Amino acid sequence: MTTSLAVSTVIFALRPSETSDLKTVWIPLVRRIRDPYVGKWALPGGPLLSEEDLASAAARNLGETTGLDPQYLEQLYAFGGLNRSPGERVVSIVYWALVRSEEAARASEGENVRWFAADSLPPLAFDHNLIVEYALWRLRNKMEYSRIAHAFVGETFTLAQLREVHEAVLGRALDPANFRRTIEASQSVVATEQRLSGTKYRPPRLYRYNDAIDLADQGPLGPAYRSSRAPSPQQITPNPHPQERSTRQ
Amino acid sequence: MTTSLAVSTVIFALRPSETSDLKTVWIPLVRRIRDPYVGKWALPGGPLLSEEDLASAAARNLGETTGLDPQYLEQLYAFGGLNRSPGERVVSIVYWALVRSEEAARASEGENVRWFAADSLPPLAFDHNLIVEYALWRLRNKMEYSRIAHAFVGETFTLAQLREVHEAVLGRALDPANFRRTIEASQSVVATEQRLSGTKYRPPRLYRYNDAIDLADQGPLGPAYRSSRAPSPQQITPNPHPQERSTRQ
DNA sequence: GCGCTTTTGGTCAGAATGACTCTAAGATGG
DNA sequence: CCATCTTAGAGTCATTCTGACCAAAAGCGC
Repeated sequence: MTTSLAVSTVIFALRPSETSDLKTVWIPLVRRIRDPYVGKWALPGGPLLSEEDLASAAARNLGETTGLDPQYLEQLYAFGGLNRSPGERVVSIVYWALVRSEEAARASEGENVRWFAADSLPPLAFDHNLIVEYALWRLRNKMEYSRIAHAFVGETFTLAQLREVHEAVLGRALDPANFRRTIEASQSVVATEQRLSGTKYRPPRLYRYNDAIDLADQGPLGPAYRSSRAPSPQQITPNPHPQERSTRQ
Repeated sequence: MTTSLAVSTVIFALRPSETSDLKTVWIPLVRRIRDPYVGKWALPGGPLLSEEDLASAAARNLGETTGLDPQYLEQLYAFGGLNRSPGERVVSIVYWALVRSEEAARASEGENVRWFAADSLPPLAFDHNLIVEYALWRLRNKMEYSRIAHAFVGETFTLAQLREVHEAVLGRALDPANFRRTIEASQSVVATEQRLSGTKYRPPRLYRYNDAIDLADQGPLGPAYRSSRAPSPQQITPNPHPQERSTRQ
């Protein structure tokens, strides 16, 4: 029996929920058109090409099936059980990705690609229910100690928007004042001088991600994926006054 | 170019250090006898057989090369860069394992198998230095929030022994009183009525691992590896209600 | 201005943690 | 037997962190 190698990706985006007033976590799935599990929904994926590395394969698959460009991409796990696929031996290296809401709205949805609420999926092909469950667990875990929440929001954002991300992933409301306190203490954001206008109440301040602090949340492997976007040439002044804490941690 | 699939394992054991009075982390390496990197030291590993799952392959390799039986085995990462191995494309699924000190002492060491202090390795074959570095990072991280320390000690142990494990992995001394307080608060151990005799001072109480508390440190995947030791026959009820996640590996 | 909502700064109590002190219990040397 | 040594194990104290809660600030619509 020959063993084949595939790469799949669990793609997360936040969308308004029907049941709750909070946003919730959604993932796009593709309908299988080949024989094992024909007609069932499955994670987007495909074979690993011989001249691409694993993360590239995940990004390519993600783009081909959904048209999406992820803000974040990280390896989840390699699944290699013997009976994952009937009749053949497949080892799947699974990635998980985060896309912004606006980006997700642009995603091509059709007969064979559809979004599902991540916590109430139909029975999927292969062991994909377990895979999604594990990916969700990782997402919720990592939300607490890393800064992946920023991958769901734009360049600048209000603390309410960032809090909305945490609330959506954790599935419960957070105290605005306490959230502000902990985020500011973590120094993961820097305040801009701009405020968001057009609200019908007090205009909130806009914040920006703080690149200076890097939270080594993947250890020596570093960021598994750097966005394919151009490395922002508008940053003419890299650092006006070099912060004394630029090297800290 | 064809892509081959291999499984390797980073094996950790604690051993007395020459430089420090604390124990330190050691790993066994094997000397390469084939052409890419001949003579260099490398992680034990080999190809994935078609009829074994990933964890089994890791355990088999581990046993074949070192004769060791690990207390703990967990998947680390899948490495699939294009230039990991000159001339061929290899995707390596790497596991990490913990073995007890007594077990490690029994390990076969010879011309082609030798133990090294994990934080001062020679240049290894392939990208194995990076892999070990990442595995060490995971070990140190996981020591703080899970109970893997127990994999390094025996059935029963004193709190001083358990503290010695933490000190060895973290590389610094811990306050005995505070360590006791936090361990007892975590309820990860239960006190036995026995005490360790033969010491030249007050005999310390022996503790035992507390099975009742399960710390879901791998989420829905559950323990990646159940020891190959007899699967405790006192569990007469194998599976009361068939788990929906029976496909878990 | 008045009421509404959200932002944003604050207090307060309990939990967790690091540094440290002190007593208990056994072994050993005299 | 007794003083002494070493570690076990209990406790104290100050600091930090966190959740719950309060309240002022700042805009909008009326």
